[in-house]
Amino acid sequence: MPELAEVETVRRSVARALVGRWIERVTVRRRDVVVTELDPPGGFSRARSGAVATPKRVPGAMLLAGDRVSGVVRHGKQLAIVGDTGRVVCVHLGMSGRLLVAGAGERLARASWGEAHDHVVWRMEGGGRLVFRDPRRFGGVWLSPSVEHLRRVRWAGLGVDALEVTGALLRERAGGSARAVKAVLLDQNVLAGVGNIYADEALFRAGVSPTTPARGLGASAWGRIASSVRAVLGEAIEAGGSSLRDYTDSDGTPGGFAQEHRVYGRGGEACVVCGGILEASTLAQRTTVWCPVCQPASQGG
DNA sequence: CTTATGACCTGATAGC
DNA sequence: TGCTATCAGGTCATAA
Repeated sequence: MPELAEVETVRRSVARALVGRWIERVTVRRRDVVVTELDPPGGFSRARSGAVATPKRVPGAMLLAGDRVSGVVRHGKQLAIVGDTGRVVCVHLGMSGRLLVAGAGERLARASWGEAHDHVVWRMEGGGRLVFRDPRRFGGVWLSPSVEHLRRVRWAGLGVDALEVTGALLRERAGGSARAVKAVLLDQNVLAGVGNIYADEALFRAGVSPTTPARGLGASAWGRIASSVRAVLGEAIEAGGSSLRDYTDSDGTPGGFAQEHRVYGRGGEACVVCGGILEASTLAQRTTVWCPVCQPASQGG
């Protein structure tokens, strides 16, 4: 579900529910979605070649059992829950991951497949739970001894958070690249937080074709792209994210931004600005929609 | 080094 | 109703 806007929406609702509260115990129902700093690089299920050691039980304290939650931070699409011992649980939602909160005595929204994909459950003192649910398991949970360690190791390669991006930063980081500008926006090492929806929406607002090679863009086009990224994400956060399929935030509240999409999911329909037919094709392995009139192929800006 | 490609998973939906 | 094919918001490792 999650690009930056959805992850920020989740961050806020998890923080509201958990900051200041004590975690009593933690249950890991699928060990291979949890990666500790002691595991082989990439984790167990993610080590695709060669044999790896049998996963061992993760001590509850590493997952913040016994800690009081002191904060929830985010960079790009990644979230981290910080405990008062300094330990950190980093959650990446992947494609289908969710973090769900239930208050004392409340039940979680039941999925059609039951609880089969509720991989990690945190139980709060005095009742209430936090659940990491991820049927497709592209997401996961990474454990770090500190925020500093997390930023130095796991988050080290990430680019600037998309809410803070500027045209100058994008140009500096990718201005010489031969790749299509959309591939650049999707590259988390350049820009952290933009995914397929908001890449298309931002390029539409900037009036830049997604196929334009990055090195063909001038300073003013980069500036328009950066401000469009910030604007579209800001508006999406205001609306509580984009609800697609069954996405909701941790409280079960659906996001309202999907109806504001101008190009995403609208291939073959009329452009909201010029009335022309929106084009759809595959670019950087992702379905890409744009207006050939409003986003002409060759313009350096 | 940069860029492209297939792999990793399961569920929802559309079409027959 | 049931089957099959296609698609999905994201990274990864590896090949070229």
